[in-house]
This record gives sequence, C-alpha cells and structure tokens, in this order.
Amino acid sequence: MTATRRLGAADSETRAALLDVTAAIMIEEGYAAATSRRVAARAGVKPALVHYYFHTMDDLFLALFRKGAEANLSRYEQALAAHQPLRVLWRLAREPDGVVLLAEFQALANHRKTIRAEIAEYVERFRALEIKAVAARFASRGYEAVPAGAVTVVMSAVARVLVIEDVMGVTTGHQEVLDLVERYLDQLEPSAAESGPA
Amino acid sequence: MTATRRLGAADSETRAALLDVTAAIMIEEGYAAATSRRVAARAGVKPALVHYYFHTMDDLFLALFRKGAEANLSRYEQALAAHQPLRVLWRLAREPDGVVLLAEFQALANHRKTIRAEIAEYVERFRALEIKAVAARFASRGYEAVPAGAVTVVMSAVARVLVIEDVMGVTTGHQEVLDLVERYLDQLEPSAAESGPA
DNA sequence: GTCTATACTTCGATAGAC
DNA sequence: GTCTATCGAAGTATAGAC
Repeated sequence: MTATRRLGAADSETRAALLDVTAAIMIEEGYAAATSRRVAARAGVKPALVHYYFHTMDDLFLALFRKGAEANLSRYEQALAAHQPLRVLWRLAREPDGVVLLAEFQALANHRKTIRAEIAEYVERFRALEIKAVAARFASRGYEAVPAGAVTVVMSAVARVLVIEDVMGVTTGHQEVLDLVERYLDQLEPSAAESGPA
Repeated sequence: MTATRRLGAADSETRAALLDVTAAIMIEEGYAAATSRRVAARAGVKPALVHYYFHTMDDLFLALFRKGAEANLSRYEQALAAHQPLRVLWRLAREPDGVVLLAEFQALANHRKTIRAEIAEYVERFRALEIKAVAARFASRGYEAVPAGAVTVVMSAVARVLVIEDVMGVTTGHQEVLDLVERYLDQLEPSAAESGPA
C-alpha cells in the first residue's frame, strides 16, 4: 500500500464544493456523468484537485454517500418523532432529490462492490429507524393489529416509485394512489385533530 | 447524415447473441459495464462487429430494450387474462432479472435522452395493460369500490422495491410485507376456490 | 459476416512545480 | 492548496482487407 500520498483536509470548503457538485451532476445526469474532469470543471477547479481530496473516484462517491446518509438519518430521526410519523414519512420519502440520488447510488452499487455493502447497511439502519418510530406511535394509540414494518416498507416503496416515474414522465394511476394513501392516513392519523378523536 | 454504412441483418444469430450478452452484463454489473469491448469479448467476437450490427451503443441499448419490452408486453397480456390477475401480477412483478434490468434502463435513461422517452412510453403502456386486466376482473366480481389503478401501482411498486433490496442484501420488514400482501390476496382472490366463495 | 488496424476522445491517476 | 504536464487504459467509432 502506498499510504504516503497527501490528502486534503475534511473541513475544506473546496472539498465541500466538490461533494455538492458531484451530487448535482448525479441527480441531473446520472452517476456515470460524474467524472473527475466534469466535477472539477463545474466546481471551477482542475481535475487533479479532485484526486487530491479523494484519491479515487470511489472515495468521492463514498464520502458523498456517507455525508448524505448521516444527514438523512438525523433529519428523519427528528422528524419521525413528531405526532404523525406516517404523514412525515410519506412527505419525506417523496423528496425528489433524495429519491433520485439514492437510486443512482443503488445503480452505482451494482458494479462498484466497495460501495455496495455500505449502502446496504445504511438502508437497513434507515429502515429500522422508520419502523421503530411508526411502531412506537402505533403502540401508543393501541393499533396493535397494524403491522408497522409492513406499512412502513409499503409506504416508502410506493413513494419512491411514484417519484422515479414522475421524473420520467409516467403518471398513470398516480392520482388514485395518492387518494388511497390519503384516505389511509386519515384513518390512522386523523388530520384535523391532533392525536385522535378526543 | 451518412446513411450509407452497412448494418447487419435483424435476424442474425450473432446479433441475437450480442443482445443476450448485453442484457447479462447489465444485470450482473450494471449498464456502465456494457461497453462495446466487453460485450464483444463475452460474445466471442471482435468489437467492430458490435458496431456493424448496431452502429452506436445507444442503438444497441434501444434494440435490447425494445426486444424485452415487446416480449414482456405479450407475456403479461396473456398471463393477466388468467383467473387471478393480482396473483399473477404479484408473481411476475417480482422476477429478479426483469426488475433489475428495468432499473438499469431507468438509470440509463437519466443521461441518455434518446432512450428516456421510449422507456416512459413503454412503462405507460405496460401500466395501462395491468390496470385494464385488474379492473376488468374486479368489475366482473363486483368489487366496484376497489380502486384498480391504485392497487396495481402499489403492488408493482412494492414488488419492485422488494427485489431491488433483496439483491442488495436488505430484508428488514420484507416478511411482514409478504404476509400482508398474502392476506390481501386471500381476500380479493381466494386461493383454494377458483373464482370466489360458491 | 468478420477481422485487423487505427483515429480520436475521455477517463483515472500521479509527479512535481508553484 | 492548487496547478501544469503527462501516462496509460479504456471507450466509441470507422475504413478497409479478407
């Protein structure tokens, strides 16, 4: 291992800019378009700098993924502690940038084995966090019969596919799904009143 | 336009082999790994032949997509005419290769604009076909209140995400979802009896 | 129909000057 | 910390021999 080469500081502004630019390119054109040359150009620096901060492109992708994963985990953890976790989940899980970016990372994972395990671990932690929040809320309201894990998985799966299809221009059946989910949410988390029928 | 160059016959065995190999590589390593050199190598021919049959790589990807789309449409059309379209849909929508390949094409569409519109159109046609089959069956059984479009979209969305996650090694909550779907199917399409409680 | 040979482009990565 | 300069590998694509 040639472990001697230099590496830029983790708190560098340039480094942060490179990460931001990489995310933007991945969202707009897909991960294959995020090359060291293009990332550098869009960030207004020279390609060598990318390798100064990240050594390999895989390092760059991993750093970006970790940063986003960390931010997402704490953001979800806070948000899901709210009164209506299912509604929060339904809203957060449909944020276009997040969905598209995760999809790109999953595609990336398909031929960059280094990244695969890390993504899988994150998705598991994320899922566990969601289920825990929903299950806690269900229990506190006496919904013992509702399978929190199933509801959570289904909600995020549906949210994700709707976004992916929307981005692609496919919308058939979407309105019906939105209506159905709305009706379901009204049952489990009544919207007008706060925590149930007083 | 230089429209004079040669192009291989559409019924060639070599051409078919190139398509098969491309699909296999996309499934195993992602679309970015399907380069003219690698496709050729795996098919046992030289890279120039790929361009003889497809001119550009986009042409190759499009040809592959069209072939699969056509096959899938007719296969689903037949299968969905069966007694229990929802069960059929639930089974077909979880075929790993199909799901992974479609996901790769969607990622590909993100930076190959040529392909984007074509995929969107296929997904729409496919969706319409599914909904039609399910709606027809629901109507014939008097399930007027069940929104066929919503159920169809939700089922295929859930199926897809389960497969994607499975491939990645993520399984939290999956069993609960499978149980839930099974219970739901037992309601709408009773399994033992054929077309409902006599 | 298949190959050899080749032109051209883009990419990842490194060494070393400033 | 950033740049110039550069290498080698891999990609797309074409021309032309066989």
